[in-house]
Amino acid sequence: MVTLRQLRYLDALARHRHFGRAAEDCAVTQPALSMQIQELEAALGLPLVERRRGGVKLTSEGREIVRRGSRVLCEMRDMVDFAHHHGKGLEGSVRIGVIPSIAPYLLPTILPSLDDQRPRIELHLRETQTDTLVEELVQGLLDVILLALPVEHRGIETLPLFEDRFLLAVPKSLGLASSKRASAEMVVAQELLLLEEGHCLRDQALEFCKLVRPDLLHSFGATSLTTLLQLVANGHGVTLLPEMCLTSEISDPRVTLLRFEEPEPSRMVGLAWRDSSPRADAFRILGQLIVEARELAALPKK
Amino acid sequence: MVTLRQLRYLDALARHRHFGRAAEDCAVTQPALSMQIQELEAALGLPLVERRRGGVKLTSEGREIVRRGSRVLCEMRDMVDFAHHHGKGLEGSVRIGVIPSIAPYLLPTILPSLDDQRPRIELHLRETQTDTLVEELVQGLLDVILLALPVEHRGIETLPLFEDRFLLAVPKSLGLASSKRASAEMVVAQELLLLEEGHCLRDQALEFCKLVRPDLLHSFGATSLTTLLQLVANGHGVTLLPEMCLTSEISDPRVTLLRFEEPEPSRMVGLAWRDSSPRADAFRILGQLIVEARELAALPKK
DNA sequence: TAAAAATACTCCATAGGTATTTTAT
DNA sequence: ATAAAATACCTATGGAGTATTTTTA
Repeated sequence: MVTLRQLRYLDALARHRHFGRAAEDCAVTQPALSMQIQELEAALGLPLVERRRGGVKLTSEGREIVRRGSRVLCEMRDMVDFAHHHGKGLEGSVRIGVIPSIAPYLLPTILPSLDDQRPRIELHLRETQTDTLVEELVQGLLDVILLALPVEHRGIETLPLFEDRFLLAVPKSLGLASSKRASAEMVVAQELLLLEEGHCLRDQALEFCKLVRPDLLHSFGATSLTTLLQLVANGHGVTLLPEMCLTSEISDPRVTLLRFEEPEPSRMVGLAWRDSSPRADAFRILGQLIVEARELAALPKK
Repeated sequence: MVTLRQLRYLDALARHRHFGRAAEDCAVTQPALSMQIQELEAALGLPLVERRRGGVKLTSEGREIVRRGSRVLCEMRDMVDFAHHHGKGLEGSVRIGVIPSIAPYLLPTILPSLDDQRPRIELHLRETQTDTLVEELVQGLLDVILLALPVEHRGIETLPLFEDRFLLAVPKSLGLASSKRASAEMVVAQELLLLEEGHCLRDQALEFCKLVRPDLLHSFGATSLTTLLQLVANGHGVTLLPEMCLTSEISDPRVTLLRFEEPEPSRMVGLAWRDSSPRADAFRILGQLIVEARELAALPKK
C-alpha cells in the first residue's frame, strides 16, 4: 500500500539526495525514512534510488515517481487549503510572484488600494523571472503569479488583465527622435539594447523584431530597465520599453519615447494559478482589483 | 492530518450515501468509517455530510472535497499503475471505451491484428456515448477511449488517428440519387434522419448543416445506424453516414451513397486518455497499431 | 576506515473490531 | 419504534525511536 507519508519522504529524499538529511527535513530519524522508502519500492515493485556512498541517485523511474508524487502532494495541499480558506475570499496569506518588469511599477498602485479594500489579506511577495515563477507555482511554492501572458504549461490557468504597449526609447541625439512613430525597421537598423537572458521582455522584443539570430546582438547584460535607459540616454542604442514602466523617475531629458506604428506591439499582463488551486475564485477577484486599481491610478494623469 | 484512507472512505460515502454500505464497500465496519469521516471533517474544519435519516447528503463543500479527493486518488492509482506496467508497453489489462459509431466497424479490423502483434494484451471493452466515456475516463474507470475528436476536457490528452468522411445516404427513389455529389443544401431540403440525442454523430451532422433549430427536426429516435439506413431505404428521408460504417452488411439496393462537394465533411477519429495516465506512451503505440491495421484492411479493397 | 544506509528490537499511536448508546423520523 | 450513525472500549498493526551492524568508496 502506497501512503502519502512515503511520497513525502521520497520527495525530501529527492531534494536532499541524502537519507540522513532528508530524514532530518521530515523531522524523523534516518532508519524511519529508510524503511518507508524501502516499503515504497516494494509496493511499486521498482528500485527508486541507487544507494551509493557520497549521495543518492534517483533512477529514471524514480524521477517519474517523484514527479507524480509531487503532483499528488500538491493536490492534497490545495485540497486542505481550499477547506481552510473556503468562503474567506482573499483573506489570509497569499504567496504572489511577480516578474521584475511589472513588480516595481504596478505594485505601488495596487498595493495601497488592496490594503484598503481587503485589510485582512497578507501578501508574500516574490520577484523573479517567468520560468522560475511558473516552476514555483506548479510546485506549490507560490499561490498565484502576475506576469506577461501567454503561459503555456500543463495545469496552469490564466486570466488576462490588460494590454501593456511597448514604446521605443531612442536617444534625443539621434535623428530618429523627431519621428512621429517608430517602426520595426527602425529598431533593426539601430543597436537594440536588451535585458540579459531569461527576462521575458527580451524575448518579446526579439519576437516583435522577428530577429531569428539573437546571437548577433551585442548584449550588455543589463539587469534592469533603469540601467537600460541609462545606456540609451548615453547614445548606446535604442530599446523597447513597456508603457507601464513610464514613471516619473525613469524620465530622462536625453531620451525620447516613441509610440509604434499600428499595429502597436504590446504584451498582455495577467494572472496565473494552478488549475487545482483552492482559491481560483479569489484570484479572479484579485485580478478585478488590479485592473480597477490601475484604472484609478491612470485617471489623475488625464 | 488528512490521509488517503479518509479520502477513500469519503469517496465510498459519496457513492453510497450511506455509512453502513460505504463501510461494507471499503471492507470495514460502520464505526471505523464514521470515525475516519469525522476526523476528515475535523482536519478540514468543515462539515462534509449532513447526517439525516434515510440517507446522507453531501454539503456543497463536501462535493468539492470529493471531487478533489477523487483526483488525488486517481493520480495515486495512475502512479502505482505506471510503476507496475512500466516497460511492459501495451501488456496487461487495458480498459478501452469506444463510441457506438466506431466500435462495430473498426474493432473487427483492429482486434485480430492487435492480438497477433501484442498477444499479451488483455482488452476490456466498453461501448457507450462520448459523454459517458469521457466521464468514466476522467474518473479512472477507463484507461483510454476511442472516439470522434475534439474532446475538450481538463486533464485529457488526445491523439488524432485519421479522418473519416461523411457520405449522404439517399433513397434511390428520390431524384437526388442521380447527382454526382451531395451538398449541404440538399440535406436541409430533405427530411434529415438522425440518431437520438446523445450520439455524437447527431451533433456532427447538425453542425455540418448549420441547423440551429434542431427542435424543428422530426426525430425518429433511431438508436443505430442500421435502423437509420432502413428508414432511408424506405424513403423516409436522408442521413449522414460515416464512411467507416460502409460494410457489406449495410449496403442496400434501395439506397445510394453520395460523396459531398468539397470541402467534404468529416470527423477526426482519435484516442484520448488522462494526461496523468501511466501508459500514455503505450497508448500512442496503440494509436499507431490502429492506423496500421486500418490501412492494412483497406488495401485488399483496392 | 569512516560515512551512510540497513537491520534489530522495543514502544506507542492509531485504525479497526465488538458492543452499546444516541438520534431522528 | 426502528434504522442509522455515534460512542466506548479493547486489540493489534505499523511507524518511529535507539542501538547496532553492514556496506562501500
